Amino acid sequence: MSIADEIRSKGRRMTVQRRLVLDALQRARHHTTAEEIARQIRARHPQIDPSTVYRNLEALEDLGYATHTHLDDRVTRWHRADVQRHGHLVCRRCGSEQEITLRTLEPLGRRLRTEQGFRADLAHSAIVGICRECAP
Amino acid sequence: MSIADEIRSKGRRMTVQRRLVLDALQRARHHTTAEEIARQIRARHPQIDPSTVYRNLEALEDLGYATHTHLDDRVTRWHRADVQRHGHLVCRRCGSEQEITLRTLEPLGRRLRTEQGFRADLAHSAIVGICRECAP
DNA sequence: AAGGTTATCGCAAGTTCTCGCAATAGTGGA
DNA sequence: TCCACTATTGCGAGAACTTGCGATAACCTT
Repeated sequence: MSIADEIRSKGRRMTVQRRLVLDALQRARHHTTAEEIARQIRARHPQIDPSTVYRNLEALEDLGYATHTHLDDRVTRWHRADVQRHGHLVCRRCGSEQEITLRTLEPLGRRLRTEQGFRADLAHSAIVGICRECAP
Repeated sequence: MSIADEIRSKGRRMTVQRRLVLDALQRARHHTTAEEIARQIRARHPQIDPSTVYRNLEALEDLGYATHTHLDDRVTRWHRADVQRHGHLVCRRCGSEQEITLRTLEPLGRRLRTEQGFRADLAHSAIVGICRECAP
């Protein structure tokens, strides 16, 4: 079953706009912003409104094809849902972003689960701090 | 030395506006938003511009009297820097927020430090997931 | 293939910050 | 106490989304 069919089977529709947002997400290697995606799409299709891009990212998250993360700033970062899940370390000083395996985070996940009954989505969260290069 | 003196000794100034923002931060028990603080202050002092509140929160963070956290949404949450430091668990489903001791997070902090050279600020980061009540 | 539903779109207006700038007002020193 | 210096303010404009709404166009059924 194609993605389009999957989407239709959930009562949603596959529009040109949604396809373009999905393609842009596939092309983007790492995290990207809604604004960047809108910029790319509007370069070829200026009639597509930025708000449509924002709404499609939400719809695609709802459908399970995209997820978002908040790095240290207010900007929402998007990426495909099917990429290898990983954690994020964000340096407060230089803004660099580093990925870590979920294995590193697992012990904490287990602990939060048993002690608090909280099912942490550690791939979705970003950990802020100071990276090796910026450490005094 | 009063806070005002501390601020002055760092070459900054204690203005009416800054005092009001500081007071609002002290009054707020938990995390609050810049907008909420601006609303409170402007109820009594409508001539104080919201942008001044935003800038003062940043200045107070710079001075060490405030810190901010990003819970799951785009909104920046502020609180006093001198409250007991703690981690945050945010439920994606119901939006509830739960505090956890830093001790729970310490092992991860140590691991990131030794394995990646990354000094995590775990009190500043929020962990997203599903809380006990919302878990299926 | 045609038609009715209704998800989705484009647009315009609204919200929430952010930034540049000229005017103002805390401060330390005379 | 008065002054010069400059941090800070209010304002207006702009960025980055968000939302309401009428029009459009996917989809399903026939």
